[in-house]
Amino acid sequence: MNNTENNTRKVRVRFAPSPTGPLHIGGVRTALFNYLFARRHGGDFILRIEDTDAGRFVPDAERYIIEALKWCGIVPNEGLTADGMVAEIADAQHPYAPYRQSQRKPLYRQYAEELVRKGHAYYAFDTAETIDRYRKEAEAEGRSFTYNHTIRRQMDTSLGMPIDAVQRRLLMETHWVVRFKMPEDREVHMHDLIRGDIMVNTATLDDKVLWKRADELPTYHLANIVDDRLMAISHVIRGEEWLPSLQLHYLLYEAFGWSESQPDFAHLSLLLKPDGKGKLSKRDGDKHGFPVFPLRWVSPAGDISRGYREDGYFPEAFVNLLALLGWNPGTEQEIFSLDELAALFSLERVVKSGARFSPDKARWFNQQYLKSKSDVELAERYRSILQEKGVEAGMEKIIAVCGLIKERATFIADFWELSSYFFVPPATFDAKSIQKYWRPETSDLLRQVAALLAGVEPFTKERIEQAVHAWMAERNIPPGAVMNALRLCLVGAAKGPGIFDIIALIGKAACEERIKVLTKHACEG
RNA sequence: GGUCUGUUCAUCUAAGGGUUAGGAUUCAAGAUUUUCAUUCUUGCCAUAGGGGUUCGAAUCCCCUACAGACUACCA
Repeated sequence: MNNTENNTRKVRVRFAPSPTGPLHIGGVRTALFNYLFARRHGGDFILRIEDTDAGRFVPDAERYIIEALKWCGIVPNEGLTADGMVAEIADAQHPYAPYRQSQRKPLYRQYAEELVRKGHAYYAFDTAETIDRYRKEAEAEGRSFTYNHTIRRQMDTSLGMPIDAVQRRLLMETHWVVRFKMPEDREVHMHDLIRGDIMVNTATLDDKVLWKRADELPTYHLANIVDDRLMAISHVIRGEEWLPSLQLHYLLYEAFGWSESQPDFAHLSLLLKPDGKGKLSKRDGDKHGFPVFPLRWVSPAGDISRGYREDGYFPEAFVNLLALLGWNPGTEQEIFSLDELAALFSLERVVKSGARFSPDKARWFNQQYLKSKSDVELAERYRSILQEKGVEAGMEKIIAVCGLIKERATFIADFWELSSYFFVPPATFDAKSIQKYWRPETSDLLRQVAALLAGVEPFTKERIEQAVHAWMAERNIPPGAVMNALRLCLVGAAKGPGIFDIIALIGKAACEERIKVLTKHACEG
């Protein structure tokens, strides 16, 4: 079966997370690539919740996933209702509802039974204890236990059991499962859109459980194949951790007789831990000094994990950096809007090898986006921070300040640190700078500057600059003797935008006051 | 252990048999900014190792090493 690029169906891809916790950035990237692929091909991007593991279900996880996608601008066009809930009732917009597998529960059993009827699966009645015993025995002998053709006949299964006995046990017992009858020795030839051809022999594979009587739920493999089929999924784009399951999925499609219309597959490389070992995991939390989650997450146990949103990242920057982790357009462009990405994305340019996340590059991306924002937009956000600090300031001034400092910041959260002196007098003065710039005559000169400023009218940057330069020229004062010390008075450190911008913005009275404070301070030693 | 996947500067990556192996981030130096940041310039730094195939290999093949994933009645 050839399913490379000749897939001419309407593109329909799905993101199918399991609500067992917050989505980490690897999951967001998988969602993003699915979304971009769908948009690139004018297809559908579907959200499906794979909650077939009742034991690991985490109550707030589904809401978190939806909110995270929304924050990123990755909006499914199927699976979510207008008010952002998982669609439960079928309508024109959501023809395959419900999109939560737990609510599709009654649907799967017939598919499991169909496979048994066709001879591709069987019932297994073994208790967990029995299997555990076999496993321990195997381990004791230094080999691994595989539930497959080598042991199948010794186990308590419907294979070779009289039909009426099977029927009776099916009715009487509540802990049996349906297992796939993995062929003993078959080469399965597969194709992956990113990795090319892959071949595996079935000999070492096991008879995977497909459906469990105990909770009447399918396992991932069955649910996934059935729902992808039912929802007419054309391409499965998922993480590399699924690659070892691909042959089972091929075999399942074949067993159902669906091979001709099975989706194309693309397995994305994993996102690696920044410090070398292993794939990035949810449990990494913020141990590495940067978030691994898009949004802040509070676990049921009360543990808090940082999120990109709360850390001050712009969603555009976050999406941009994620897109470039494992994909590139082949040009040297690095800054992309979501629309640009959607226009350019292709699976052929997805890299095969795992990518390590770089906190430095993440910061750089955010800085790029911060610089490109308008002063007004930044000022609106900065105003709420100022309000928290108890600072009253007019919008005009905040906008002007943002214009002056945005090139010096990586996050909006840096703004206060970079510009508090525009609003309140410096609380401390940098000792090193004082040592470097303060001379015996400095106080006297600064008092003259203060007097000079008092006479400048109107108090604009241009007029101030003009007046100060004229004064220095007239008295033959070298700029170095006064400018840095003046900055020290006003800012408290040797940093910040142009001195005349600062003077004009903080105003005549504040300048005078701050010069007085430091010159007095200096006189006292 | 077994199966599968991968391996180009510290990091993300480009180069789909022929380039001094390119770009970005980080780092370092210089210029600009009488400050800081930005910006600009320059620099440092890579084809895991070994065999083939070929006139020619980062690119194709084999072996080795290393890394990762998977190996649940989890997804």
